[in-house]
Amino acid sequence: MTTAAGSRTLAHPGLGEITLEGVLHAFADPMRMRVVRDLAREEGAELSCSYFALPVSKSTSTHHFRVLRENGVIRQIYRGTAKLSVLRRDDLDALFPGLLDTVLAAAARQAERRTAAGS
Amino acid sequence: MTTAAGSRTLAHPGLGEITLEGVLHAFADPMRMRVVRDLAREEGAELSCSYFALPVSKSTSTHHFRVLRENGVIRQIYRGTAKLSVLRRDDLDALFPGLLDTVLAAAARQAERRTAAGS
DNA sequence: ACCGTACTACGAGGTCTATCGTACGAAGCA
DNA sequence: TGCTTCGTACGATAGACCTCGTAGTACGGT
Repeated sequence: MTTAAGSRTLAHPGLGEITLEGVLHAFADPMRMRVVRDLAREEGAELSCSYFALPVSKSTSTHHFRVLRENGVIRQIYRGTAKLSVLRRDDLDALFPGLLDTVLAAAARQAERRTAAGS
Repeated sequence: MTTAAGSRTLAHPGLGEITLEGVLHAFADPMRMRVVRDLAREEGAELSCSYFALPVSKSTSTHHFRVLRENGVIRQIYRGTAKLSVLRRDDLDALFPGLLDTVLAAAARQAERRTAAGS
């Protein structure tokens, strides 16, 4: 079959369906926060799931990406065999101005504090 | 007994024990967010648990206050029979600058959006 | 001493979450 | 047509979470 490339599509919540509660819940997990941070570092980049070598099994990884997607934090599209993820920065900023950046800054601070204490 | 009033004390996490993950988790519940919002509105005020007429049982209420306290979001002290709660704004601001205000603003926005859609 | 108020502790039920392993499907390459 | 790679689906498990009701403790007032 030579169907037009994007035959496999995924359901994403619309702007009106994204809740603060859901977004915060998505953020409140170290594994998912790590993904969000990586995604934010390469701003706008479309990264494949396998890029983030998460220290968990593949199924668990899939689960976390789904939570991020269903809560409106990332957008995912298929390209070939890979599934690419992008931060929904515009949508998040429109709904909750400053939230993403503040949380990212807080995560960065905490990471610093931890490496400082751990060494 | 006429022991010096404050015999009953509660354990609070120190600054170094507060984690972003924990704080976000504490925020990611409508009931707790409601408490935080009420607490922020009366900035600096010490409010008794019964002030927030939460639509849940008293035991559940206790549970949520404990989550908030154990994650470093509020400070609780006994005064007489009442147990008063205060936002740990200073500590939160020191650890995660801007986080509390941004989340409060996001919650306010979402509340607005909901009442607008609901009417 | 007694009672009422304010909150806690404990135990239980039901749901949700994070994790895994195995088996499967979709796209690309030889 | 195979084979490989990437990710999904399903089922299972262990733990956490929200909720409750009942029973209990601490304090203050009568």
